[in-house]
Amino acid sequence: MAIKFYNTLSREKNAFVPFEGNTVGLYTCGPTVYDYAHIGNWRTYIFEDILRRHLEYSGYKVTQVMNITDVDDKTIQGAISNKVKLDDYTAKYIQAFYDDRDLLNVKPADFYPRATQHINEMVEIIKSLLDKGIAYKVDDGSIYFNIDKFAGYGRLSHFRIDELKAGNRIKSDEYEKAQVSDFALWKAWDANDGDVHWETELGKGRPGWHIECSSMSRKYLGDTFDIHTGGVDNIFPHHENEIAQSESFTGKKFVHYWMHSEHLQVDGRKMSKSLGNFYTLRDIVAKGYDPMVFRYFVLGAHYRTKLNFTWQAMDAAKSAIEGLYDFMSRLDIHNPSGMDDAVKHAVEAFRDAMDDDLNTPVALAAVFGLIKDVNIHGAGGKEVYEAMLDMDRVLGLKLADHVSDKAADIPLEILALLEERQTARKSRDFAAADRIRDEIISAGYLIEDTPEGPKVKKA
RNA sequence: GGCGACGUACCCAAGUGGUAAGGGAGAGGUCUGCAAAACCUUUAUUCAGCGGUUCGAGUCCGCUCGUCGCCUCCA
Repeated sequence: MAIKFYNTLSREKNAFVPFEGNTVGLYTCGPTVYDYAHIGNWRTYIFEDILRRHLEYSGYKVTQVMNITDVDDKTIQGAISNKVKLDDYTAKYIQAFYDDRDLLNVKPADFYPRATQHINEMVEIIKSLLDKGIAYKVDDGSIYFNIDKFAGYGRLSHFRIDELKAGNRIKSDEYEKAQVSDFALWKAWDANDGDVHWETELGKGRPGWHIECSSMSRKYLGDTFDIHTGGVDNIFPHHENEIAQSESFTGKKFVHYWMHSEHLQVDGRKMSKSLGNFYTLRDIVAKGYDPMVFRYFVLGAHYRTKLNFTWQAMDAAKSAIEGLYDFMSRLDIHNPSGMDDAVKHAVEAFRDAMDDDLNTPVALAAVFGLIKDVNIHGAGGKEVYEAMLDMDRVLGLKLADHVSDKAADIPLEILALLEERQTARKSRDFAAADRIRDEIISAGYLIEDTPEGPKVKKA
């Protein structure tokens, strides 16, 4: 079965065929570093990570670019109100972004271009758009894109320009734009920007938001590339504007496949920084959840459906992933167990699910199907272990960290207590045995009395 | 007002017209000195409601109700 992706542009699932050979250019809209990324941001980044991992799993060579927006209204205001340089202000959040990424086992992109380091590339495109008469400069020096000059405007979001004009709630008298739906390519400096500005051929100012993605994607992936992703809220205006800018500039098709992830909601409402109802990964870790629990939670729903974040749902995810880890810890990773047919079946089901527009819930069901087969059979061996790790190349749930021989991690004094308890049990001194058991439990370990004897693991 | 998505068991969640995956929780059971853990079994004659198309609809069409989103910075 070939890979199929839902393309926002066509509004249907299409077979995925790379533009060139088996290489895939992937541009993923990244963070604006004025604060910690919230878990809704992370849902999207995890989706993009799954996309990239599945492409690689399927044999493609992926070049992933994720921009870092380190200059905009919020970063400038943050720097000013904290009385630090813009770069110093954003540095903290860029580092936090990388830290969280690693905690969530999201693979690093190949490039993390920063807007502030690509001003020249943006100026080049804006100049060209001015020359072509597609962009225009207003009295204060700002430059806008005239959306009437791009015939395909609205193709991605399915908005019509006249509808936008009618429905637009911006007070147009605040702007000098020719029409409210035109968007800024270059913002002339004003006092609110403090010392944040660039002196360029366009004048003194800073770039608009949309142009950074057009210029940086072009620099690292070329005029045309395969996949562009982001959250659904980016469809309009951000991605619509990117198409307009890039295609007006190059005269070529910008992107073949547009993929967008739905929002994570909190208690049934959209989460956003401006609404202030957001959690960060730090909040989740502070509540005692392993970051992998959140990753599992995200994978439990398809990326194009809204997912409602609740602590109850997190607890369910925690139980489920602990079950996976427990299963890993019981596998005999050295000897085969004759489960090759079940393994083959599960991996095929897994692959089919992922090929079908990254259907992670069904892929997880394939994993659980294998677990059930193995449990009924009695025990899992080497081939099961290898299959689990194979599927985890895509899932990224760190299953390898939970394989057997965990006894090595148990402190000697705990093992000694376990020995003492066994002695007490054999002499039928259950009061002493239970006392020792309580001691072991309060030390943070769990005893499992199995037919093969007692085992200890971390609680 | 314009555009759009969604509504599946106690909770989360798949489901491409052919007879409701999976996970969590609950309930039974196996094991155990007891417990815990683990494992097994089990839990929707039904998919918001009402009509329609069809041999057949959770899946297609229409209407109603409800929820959410985009149209403004936003993953």
